[in-house]
Amino acid sequence: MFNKYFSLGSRSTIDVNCTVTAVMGHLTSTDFENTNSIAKWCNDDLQLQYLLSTVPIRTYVQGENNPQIALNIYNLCERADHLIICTDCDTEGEYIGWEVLMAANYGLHFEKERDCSVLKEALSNKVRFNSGNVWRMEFSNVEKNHLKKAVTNPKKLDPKKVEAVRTRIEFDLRTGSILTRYLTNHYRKTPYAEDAKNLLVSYGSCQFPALGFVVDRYDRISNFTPEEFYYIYIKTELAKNKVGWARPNLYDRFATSLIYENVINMDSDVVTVSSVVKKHRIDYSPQPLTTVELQKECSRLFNFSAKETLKHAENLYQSGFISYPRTETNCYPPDFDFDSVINQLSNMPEYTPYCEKIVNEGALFKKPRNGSKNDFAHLPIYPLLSVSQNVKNTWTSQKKLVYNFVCVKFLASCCKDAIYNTCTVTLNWGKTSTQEGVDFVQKAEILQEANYKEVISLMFSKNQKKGKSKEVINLKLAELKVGDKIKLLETGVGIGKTTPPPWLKEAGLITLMDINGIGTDATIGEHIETLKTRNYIKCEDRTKYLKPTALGISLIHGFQKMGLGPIITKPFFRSEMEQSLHKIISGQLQGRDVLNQCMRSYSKVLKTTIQKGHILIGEAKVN
DNA sequence: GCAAGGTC
Repeated sequence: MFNKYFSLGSRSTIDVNCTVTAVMGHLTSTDFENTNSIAKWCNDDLQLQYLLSTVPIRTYVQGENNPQIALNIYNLCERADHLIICTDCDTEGEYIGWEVLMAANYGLHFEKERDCSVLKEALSNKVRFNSGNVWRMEFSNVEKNHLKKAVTNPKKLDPKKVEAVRTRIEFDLRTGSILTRYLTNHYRKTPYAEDAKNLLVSYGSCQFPALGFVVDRYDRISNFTPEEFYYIYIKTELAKNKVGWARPNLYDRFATSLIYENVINMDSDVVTVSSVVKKHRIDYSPQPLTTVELQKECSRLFNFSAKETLKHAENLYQSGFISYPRTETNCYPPDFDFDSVINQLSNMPEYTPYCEKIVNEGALFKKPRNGSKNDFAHLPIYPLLSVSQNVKNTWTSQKKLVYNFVCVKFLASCCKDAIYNTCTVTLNWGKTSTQEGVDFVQKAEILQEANYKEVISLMFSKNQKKGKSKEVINLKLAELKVGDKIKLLETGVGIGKTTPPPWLKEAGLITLMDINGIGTDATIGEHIETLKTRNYIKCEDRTKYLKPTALGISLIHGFQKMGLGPIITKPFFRSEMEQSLHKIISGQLQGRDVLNQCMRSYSKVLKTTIQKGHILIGEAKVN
């Protein structure tokens, strides 16, 4: 298996001692050289330019357990001929791989500035672990054959990916530091600073665009002026409720009344079925579960914050009940063993009847509909172990809900799609040879095959049945034929009002962050939490609406009035930087150049902010 | 004390 590492042909045999050890995320932190307390920098805005460009940064082993971990790697490597790095197969994983390589060569002592040139040094032959004996294993799950393949096809660390992450780290650190210092200093002089010494107004390239989304929604709601609109409605023998006309509503009361008078003068007390369209609608079974989906759904269904959800999922993962909960992947590998998971779940009595219908390609089974996302580091989130009632009784209700959600989503994703028969009936009132009359549309939907929906019902408490009256109407509608006449019970002109967009809830914010590339699966929840702890936004207890505070609004509006809205409060700059990072990986750009360009932009931002800072403060006072 | 990214 290890022949390639020793440049041996496949027929040779060799005895290899293999030691496996681990890291826990990043080994290092990156910070400015010397201590740079906020207090020190807060008093002089002009000095902030130095923090942005000149003050050197250093990367050093930091964290509660990391010195021991780095030392452990160093000690074990003393006896090793080869080093195989098996961190996650994403860019952050590549960077952590570089940290491991540094620990192997230098132990704890890489507190000196060691940039990517040192990686080149490490990959040349100047150090003990170098391009000749350091390997990178590429794997995305721990299935046996997959791992075997990865071990027998070792790759090399990719310096470009390391450089990309290093660029992101430096960018985040420098831009975050200067604006956090500036804002903290200046807001301490405003009425917000009840406790001036402790007020902290932070800026980050993820938290600000996220705050921007919340304030943007607030603006759209507060600038909204409702408008009256008019429509014609009928009530028929078919149902008790009003049915509005099929055409778009009119904002002109007089025009609506004219149309109404035209048809009411026909003196007709029936509507005629003018068309019946019958179709199928496929309601797709859920896709394999990603972190972002888990957080959105748990927020929607159980009102959990994204952070809470991840905490419970993490807990379940650490006790072996579910797979790794931080993943962007929504597809399974072709050889994934669905049956063994389904069999595992059938240990739980409430799931057994459903599992029996799914397992061994049972009546309900269909291979999950794979999505298009793959982080190449982890599988989707799925259950690993069933839980006994006794153990389950010791869990908190939230933990039970998250576990149940993961199980049910998995089973549902292994089911056929649900199929509805739909029936769209157009009713016409007042059509003659000389005029068109008015159309009203009624739709019926009848569930033909529940399939995955049968399983989904496990997620909700029992006795959740939809009103029977609706089903009766559905059946009545489905039986109608063109030309049928239906008696009118009531007609009239209705008045409505346009409504503002709804307040953003956590699920909506997660969606916006996800599609705009703000944060990652593991950090989106953290960023939202930061907005709350900084007192930029508040989550209403009852409604779960996310509303910006006066402070949050003043920040976003202030930057917008300074003309810095697009770069500071919108997601474009962050997305652009992510694209530049990809260009570093593909070799089109150098890390240094990307950094210089970003820093030039932020240097202008800082200059403008210092010049026009009074706008921000003015904004703060108004609110 | 501050960023964002890993991880427990």
